[in-house]
Amino acid sequence: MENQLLIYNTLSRKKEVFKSIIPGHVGMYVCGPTVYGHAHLGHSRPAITFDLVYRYLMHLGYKVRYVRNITDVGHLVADADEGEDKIGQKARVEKLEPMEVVQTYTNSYRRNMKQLNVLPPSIEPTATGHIIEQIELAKKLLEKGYAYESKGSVYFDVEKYSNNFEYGKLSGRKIEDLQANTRTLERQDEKRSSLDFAIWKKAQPEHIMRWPSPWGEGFPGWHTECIAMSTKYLGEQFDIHGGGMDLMFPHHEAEVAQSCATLGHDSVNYWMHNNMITINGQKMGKSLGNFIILDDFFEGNHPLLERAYSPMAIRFFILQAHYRSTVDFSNEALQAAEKGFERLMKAVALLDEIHASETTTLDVDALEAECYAAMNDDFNSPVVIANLFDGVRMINSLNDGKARIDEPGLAKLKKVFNDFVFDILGLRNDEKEASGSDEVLVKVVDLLLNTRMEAKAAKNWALSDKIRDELAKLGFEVKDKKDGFEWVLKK
RNA sequence: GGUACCUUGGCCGAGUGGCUAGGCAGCGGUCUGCAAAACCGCGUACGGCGGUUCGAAUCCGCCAGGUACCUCCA
Repeated sequence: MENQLLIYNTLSRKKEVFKSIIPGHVGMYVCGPTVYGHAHLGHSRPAITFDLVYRYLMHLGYKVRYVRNITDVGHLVADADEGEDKIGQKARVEKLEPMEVVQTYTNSYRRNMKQLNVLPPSIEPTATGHIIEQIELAKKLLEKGYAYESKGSVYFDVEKYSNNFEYGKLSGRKIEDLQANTRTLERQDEKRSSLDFAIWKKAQPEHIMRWPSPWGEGFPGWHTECIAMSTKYLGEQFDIHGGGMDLMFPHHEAEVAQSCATLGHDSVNYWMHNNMITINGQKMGKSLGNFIILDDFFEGNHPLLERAYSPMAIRFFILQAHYRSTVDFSNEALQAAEKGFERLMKAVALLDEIHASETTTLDVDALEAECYAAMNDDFNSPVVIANLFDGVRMINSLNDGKARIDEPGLAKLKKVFNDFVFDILGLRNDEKEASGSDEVLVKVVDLLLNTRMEAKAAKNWALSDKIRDELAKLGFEVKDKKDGFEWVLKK
């Protein structure tokens, strides 16, 4: 293949030619959600980004094992007084079992992902389901001498590690800078250095989620679950690890350190990081309190939302930006995306009505090549979409009789649209089949419009306009054709 | 404070040494009884100041503004 797939690797800060470890197979791990709240718009970014990657790799013929975890334990609260974990705190507030909270938000997340047409991963492991593996990892780090026990907790020894390995190589940090930059945080007495991170945390008495371990009752630390689970399901070395840019440091850096410390080498060949979604130029995040949950988008329930936006409008909106750029939320931008998406879908629907000619005036091969070139250039979905709009113009021109296409060209055009719009970009046509859903309604509207045709024939413009305008008020969009009409019921 | 990144037309958003991005909105035209839809055409954008170059939005420097990470977050 002339066009090779290029992937921007955070590790080298360059686009690299993608080569899987085992030909024909790809192992991919992506950091999933912490299930202590409903998914917000920000969560949709990595989900959609890596869904695109997953879909494209499969389209290229790879057999992909895609692992995306559910974080249901760990991750200390920012200003935690007693180092309690998020799930536990939320559970107490709502007087629920921690696992009940986990189940609620996991279900909610999966439902939202399905709405966004995000394919379920091959394996969706949970942190609580892999406590044993995490304890084993901690033991191994202790054996290797890169971790130490302190008051019932186990910490990773960053300084010792950096004697033999380069801590900070993923995020571009230098250990000297990090050390110089030390902020004295409270309760650091257990750690030898502020750079050290928890592998296992001792559970405080009031802590609800706890498991027995060689160091007493506790729970796994911040960064162990991903490395424990990725190793278990993808091996000691695998192809792609993805996640949000905000996880680069310290989370992913800590993963790199744990791999190198336990295995002596990196686990990940290509590190991919998606950028953030911003709102008023600022990152959308839970702690910033400026997030809007996906359910609110779908229902229009938020002061910042002028109205509801469909899951596909949001998916299209996100895909219209490259995954490594920030994408700024606004009603205006979302509405623009929605209109563009509708235009694309209309053209797709028209494709079935196009008839082939003997000759062709369109270069569909070039269109296809451009689409592949864009995807191969680090999954450049906005350029794919731009190319597809060129295709939209082709389709509309064909429909207007202003262009011609031959049989092979038409087949190719249909294939390009089917492959890129649906299989690769993962868009879905949610247009309510209002016209087909209620036969009586269809007949009544057709009756009215036929009456209008008669009025038009009699040049009774007052009546024909009245019928059209009244239907418009009810949400019907009427289009006159040369010898008839078309209508569609908008929401 | 440290580190990295960003600043493109009314809005969103690609591009990254010379060649049309694209979408939305707007304007003009074709079509239409009038519309809608569609098609054709238009706006000549790259934060500021210098520099390198035959040529820079694209490379370098400085300045301004912004963001991210360093602390849970996608």
